[in-house]
Amino acid sequence: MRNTTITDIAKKLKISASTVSRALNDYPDINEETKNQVKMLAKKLNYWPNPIARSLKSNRTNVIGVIVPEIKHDFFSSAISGIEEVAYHSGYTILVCQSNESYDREVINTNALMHQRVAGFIVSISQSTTNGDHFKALLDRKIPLVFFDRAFDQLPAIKVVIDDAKSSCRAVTHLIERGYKKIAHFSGPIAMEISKQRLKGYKNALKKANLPILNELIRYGGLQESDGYASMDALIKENVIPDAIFAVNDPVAIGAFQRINEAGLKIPDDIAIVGFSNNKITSLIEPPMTTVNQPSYEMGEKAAEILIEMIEKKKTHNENKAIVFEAELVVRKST
Amino acid sequence: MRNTTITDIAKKLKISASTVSRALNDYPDINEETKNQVKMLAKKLNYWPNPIARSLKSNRTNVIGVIVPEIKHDFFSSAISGIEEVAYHSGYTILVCQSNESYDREVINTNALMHQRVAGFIVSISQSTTNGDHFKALLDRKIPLVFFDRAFDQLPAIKVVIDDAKSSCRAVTHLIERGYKKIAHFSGPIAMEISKQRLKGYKNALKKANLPILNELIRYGGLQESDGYASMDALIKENVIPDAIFAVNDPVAIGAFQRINEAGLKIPDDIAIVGFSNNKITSLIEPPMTTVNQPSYEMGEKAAEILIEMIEKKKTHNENKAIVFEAELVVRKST
DNA sequence: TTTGCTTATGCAAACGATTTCGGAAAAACA
DNA sequence: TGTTTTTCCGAAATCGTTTGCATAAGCAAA
Repeated sequence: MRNTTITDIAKKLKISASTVSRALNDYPDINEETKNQVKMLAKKLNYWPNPIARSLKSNRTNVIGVIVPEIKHDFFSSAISGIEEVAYHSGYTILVCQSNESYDREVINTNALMHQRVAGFIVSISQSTTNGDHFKALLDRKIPLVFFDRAFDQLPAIKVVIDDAKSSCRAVTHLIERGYKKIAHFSGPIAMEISKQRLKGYKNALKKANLPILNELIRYGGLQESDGYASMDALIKENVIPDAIFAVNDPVAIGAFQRINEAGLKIPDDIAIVGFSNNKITSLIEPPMTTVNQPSYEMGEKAAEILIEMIEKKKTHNENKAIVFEAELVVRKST
Repeated sequence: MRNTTITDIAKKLKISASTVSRALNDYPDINEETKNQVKMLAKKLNYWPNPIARSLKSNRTNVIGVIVPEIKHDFFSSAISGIEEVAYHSGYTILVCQSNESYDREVINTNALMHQRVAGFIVSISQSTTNGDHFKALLDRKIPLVFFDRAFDQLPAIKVVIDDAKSSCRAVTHLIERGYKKIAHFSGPIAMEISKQRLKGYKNALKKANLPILNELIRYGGLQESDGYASMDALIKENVIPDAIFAVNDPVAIGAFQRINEAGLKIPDDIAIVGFSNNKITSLIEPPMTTVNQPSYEMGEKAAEILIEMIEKKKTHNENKAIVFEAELVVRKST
């Protein structure tokens, strides 16, 4: 079965393809009767304009490119859900790629989607991304770009984020309120904005409570479980045992959690622990872990709304603007 | 900044566009020197063939359409992750839509992707889908289609599923091994394939253990929490108290769980309970619930592998074949 | 009758790549 | 020298739609 084309309709009605095109697009200088004939036949033949042919002329599509580190992570899949929902209601579809935290793959994906002429991008960058040339190429071509959660900060693009510093400060303050005093922080890659902001929040909370900021209690690493495990391991080996830990994210917290268990220490009695992102696993473990919940679905919705507005209003987006969401602390038994 | 085209290269080298095309595609009847010149200039100008122009000629794309009920659900997002991974390594991108369990939206999405000329479809149907005309349209156009998890059974298409009967049998056998003898089953809509299969597994397990199959212990209902609640309520009112329950899915199990709690009965001492699907909530409740975990990521990978093979080998797919995965029992404290 | 204007439509180019057909030039052969 | 074969390349059509320009018909005013 072939798809009906505009020329099929033209032939049947013995008129030209251009007239059919104009009739279907309601051009004013087409006779009403012709228009009706065309539209009726189009409906009868189940005509649907070929979006590929259209795209070739217009050099754009009704597709939004979405690039995230990993689709299956709660936070991202929920955000994608929100993006799709908004996109659907505006007549867009979404092309979804995952970088698997690899810079190279992020670049490849970005280029692939760019060459597929997606109308705009919604991106959360990989952990290993420190160079933003592939995103700059989008801005150069005036392709709308919205970051969410993990933004590439050196570029003038809009980002949808939570207030990492504020939420982190709240999480650490919670620890302080529960009576913990020697609070360690397991940070992420120092180049990453979320690492910086969460570290900042940690320090702010300590300052507000007049607690000392001790460098030996601040550990840098990656964003994986193994990094949290390693940081905790180092503390134990150095015999620097904090009474609480605030981790840059949930995997790191889980890694520390494991090492704490292995050391025979009790959570939360010996050491309390707070993660970040409210990953599923944090509630599965025993004891369930206190963490910060990000409004992922809503952030996805918002990112899509902004992007679509940029696409449709052809707004240039050379402003470094942040849409900031509130994140809520989920208190569980680990504190 | 404009994208380089094949004619840009042709003009610079004072040759024809056709020669450039052939050089880039390594046609044998192009002079080696010409080929090299073309390739070098292409690289220098950062040339990338326009996939839209290609698609217009070939009437196909390197895009796979994925339609699921809800992206953010654990099972589906994990499956999508698996699909994307395989797709990426084969040079495909994925267009993801969610039906939100709405038949209408599933139809709209299917048509939209079909008209966008996706190379193939991977679909898990919505709960409300009873008519398969939109999928039949794909088969008519020889567009490859693979179902996963929830298949539309009346069509000759490949499906990637788990062995519901076998997994159910294993779950019930687990109950028997733990010493439970009066095991009830809360089934789903009798018309649904998963209901039939899971009921079958329940019966098989009882037979193997030489336990009687009692109709009063088999309750039919929907797939929602309220249905599980109602079934449990009925049992209590009839004073038929089982010592264990195997529910058709997690929501039904959760409903029963609530009613059991309200009745002041203890889980697992008075009544044990097993769900199906390993929904997030099953591990959050107290006590955490034993359930059946489906290998979502692997099922996604497999579905993508099959689909891509169909696409590339242009295999017709008029066979109703099932790829069956093993589902694993996740034992928690509710049993 | 000529000129000018409106209305409705067609022609052809364009988007960028691929592909069929064929031809010129060079090489090989008689 | 003449004929055939090979090598290399170009012209043009094609995919389906949009759009600038041309034009025919009809009618009114001069």
